[in-house]
Amino acid sequence: MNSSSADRDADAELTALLRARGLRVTSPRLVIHRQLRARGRHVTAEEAREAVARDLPGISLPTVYATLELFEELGIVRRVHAGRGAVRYDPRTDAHHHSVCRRCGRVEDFDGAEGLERALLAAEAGARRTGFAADAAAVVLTGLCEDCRATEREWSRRPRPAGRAADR
Amino acid sequence: MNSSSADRDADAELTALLRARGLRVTSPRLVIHRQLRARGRHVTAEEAREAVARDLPGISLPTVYATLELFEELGIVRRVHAGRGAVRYDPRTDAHHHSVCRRCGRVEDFDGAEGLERALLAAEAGARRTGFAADAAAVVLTGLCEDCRATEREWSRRPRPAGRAADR
DNA sequence: GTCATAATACAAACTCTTTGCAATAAGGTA
DNA sequence: TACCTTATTGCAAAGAGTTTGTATTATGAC
Repeated sequence: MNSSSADRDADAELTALLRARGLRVTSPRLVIHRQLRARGRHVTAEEAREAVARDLPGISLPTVYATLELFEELGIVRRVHAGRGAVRYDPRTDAHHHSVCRRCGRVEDFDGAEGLERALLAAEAGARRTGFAADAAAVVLTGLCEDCRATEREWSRRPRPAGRAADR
Repeated sequence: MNSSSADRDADAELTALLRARGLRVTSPRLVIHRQLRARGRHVTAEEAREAVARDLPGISLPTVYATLELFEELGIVRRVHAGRGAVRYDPRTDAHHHSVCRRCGRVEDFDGAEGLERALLAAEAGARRTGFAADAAAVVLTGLCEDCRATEREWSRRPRPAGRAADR
């Protein structure tokens, strides 16, 4: 298994969380947890399974989904709906948000400017006054990433085939 | 067809937009546009089809998707990814955001506090400095709507079956 | 070691969305 | 108005992502 001390710390932390709720400590849970921490990056369920495949070759996708959902409840990961494509699970739990390239779908983190978190808290407070009890606020920026911006000119010049769905 | 003058205005506006881009003015486009305006509310593709069914009983879902995607490009609707479930298309194009109930999935609008839009613009500017050219910022609040909050206590007391996916 | 059952794997279903292709109809031209 | 080109549409089917049903495995209590 090749455990580093950081791994063992992460294991202990997860074990404590699971035990506290009367849940079992299993290999999928430990290994997925380790991989999430190793990556430190929002991943899709499929990516998580690939990351885990070396340690647990036979792990099933439903188990990955169940585990990630459990982690979300435990507060270990945040679910990120980033535009098109699969849902992401983000092991970063500190205040940050995401940008999504509408061309290639790439998702990146960005740290909110100092005023943003304050404004979001105000928004949550405002919503609470209308009856909605918000417990999280997510910001998603949509646009073009650096790479896709480079090829933007070509795309916008394409004669539009206007087929099924305009273009894209 | 029973056109009101508001309908005709909306028709004329859409017609101008389409013509300006060399696109054709078709019944699905006109009718979906009218229904979106009549509802004034983010709808799913399926909801849009239902709303349009009286005027165009045979309309297909692929056409609805294509039309909504076209409208997005024309700036008539905004695509809203609101957590679980289908994508919504929002005919409101002014600055506002959305709250999603994580129990029942209900999506509601909320108007950003005065400082929020400013903070989002600052965030976009910050992202641009890292190479990401943002052209839109969406805020999604997650929490419990008024109705679901009323039954919250019962839910949290449920003995957790801990089956497939913890609970929910 | 034994036992109850939580957690898993596997297969299949399900929802939402997109694609391929033949038929239709918008709108320019004669 | 009739004709012609091709953008749009409908239909059927495929595809991506996620969830559910059920038999099996293995955790953790005794």
